[in-house]
Amino acid sequence: MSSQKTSQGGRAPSRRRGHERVATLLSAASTCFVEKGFDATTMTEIAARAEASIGSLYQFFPTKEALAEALLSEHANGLNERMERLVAQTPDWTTEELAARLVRTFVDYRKQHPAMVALTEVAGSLPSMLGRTIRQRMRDYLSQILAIHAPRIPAGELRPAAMVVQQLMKAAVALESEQPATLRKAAQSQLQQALALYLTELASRP
Amino acid sequence: MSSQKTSQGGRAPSRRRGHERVATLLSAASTCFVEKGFDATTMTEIAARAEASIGSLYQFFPTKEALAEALLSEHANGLNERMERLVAQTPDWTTEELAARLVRTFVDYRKQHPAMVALTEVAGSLPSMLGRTIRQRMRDYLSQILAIHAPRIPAGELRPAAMVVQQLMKAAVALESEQPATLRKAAQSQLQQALALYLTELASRP
DNA sequence: CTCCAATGTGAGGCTATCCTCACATAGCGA
DNA sequence: TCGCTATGTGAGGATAGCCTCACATTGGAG
Repeated sequence: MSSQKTSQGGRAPSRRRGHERVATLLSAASTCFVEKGFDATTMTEIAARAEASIGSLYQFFPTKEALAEALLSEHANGLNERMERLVAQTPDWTTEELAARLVRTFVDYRKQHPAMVALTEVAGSLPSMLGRTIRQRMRDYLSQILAIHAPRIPAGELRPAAMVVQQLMKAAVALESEQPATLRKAAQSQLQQALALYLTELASRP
Repeated sequence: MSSQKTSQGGRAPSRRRGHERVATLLSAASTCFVEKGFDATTMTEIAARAEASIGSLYQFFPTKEALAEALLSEHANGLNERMERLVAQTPDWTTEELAARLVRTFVDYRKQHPAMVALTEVAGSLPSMLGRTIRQRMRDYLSQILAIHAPRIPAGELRPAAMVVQQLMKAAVALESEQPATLRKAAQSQLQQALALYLTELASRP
């Protein structure tokens, strides 16, 4: 969990100690957001979990929103990286493989960064446009993938199709929190199949 | 917007005036939840919008959660009604018609009851089990529909399939807030097609 | 008309949370 | 070693929101 720029607002850390603290704070915030949701977690709680004082927290993150944005931008970078790899490999894959890779990419990423779900929900009401930017970029990547895998699709239908695939990915992630595991696996497998069917249909358009 | 039982907690209205007030309060709450989300709207705000005093509000709804539950159970009843009609008519429809009806039912319902989206998000953290119950019932209805429309599907795959269809409906509803309208319509049309493809595949299983 | 339960009212108590500030400590560079 | 900036600290001011309470008003039943 690297720290990078805390960007606007909070004083950015310059010494080694500061970077460590920022990382610890972000990690603590992430855990809290997962456990109780963004609105329900308090700054005091985050500081306590990071074993820092409330003042120290405010030194780097002047508001709770700043924390959310920092975490969100980290996650966005991570996901974008994976999407670029996905785009690069798309030409080598069959439709079934592509569907499997898409689902796995999103589901795995959510497993490794559970806070992203909670944060994505809040992204809309965030002061910055980070939420829009992230969704937009994701749609761009999916459009690229579709353009590669289904070259015959008309340009006008590319974005709607990308939006649908995006929603299907969101659905796959949502299924991740179902119990019991057997049912969840079965449902995710079905969803992947539905995606594959849709992709196949897209690839064979007049 | 009928009032029914305010169930536990708040004293139930008995006179005509009381019922009217409860209805007004619920309507006001609904509007506020849509505009600012559940967490962000305050009891004072709701009372003000209903042109009632804060004390009057608390007389019928002792907590904000009670309001959410009352609204949620109203919406659940409404949706259940539509689902029963859907189940009854399923035998008469082709796969394409079924897909169209499913999508339309959910999208229309959300248009007429915009608060349900905001409330569904909170349902999970509600003290009662209303959230679970609603999702569960919805899955039951979808299972029934699938069992009717695709009788050859093995019993074990019925619930996973219902979960997938449920997620696709959620996706259709989510697309409803996309802009511009042209793009939204196109995406929803694509999603409907994806659903139809999936249903077709379900109906023709070994 | 009278009575009383239902309903209406809003000031204010209470708590929780955000965030500031004045001061303490640490540790890098000279 | 010394000085200076980055970092650390937590009490407390300020605000906001939930909810109570003691009292006022209303309107149906007898």
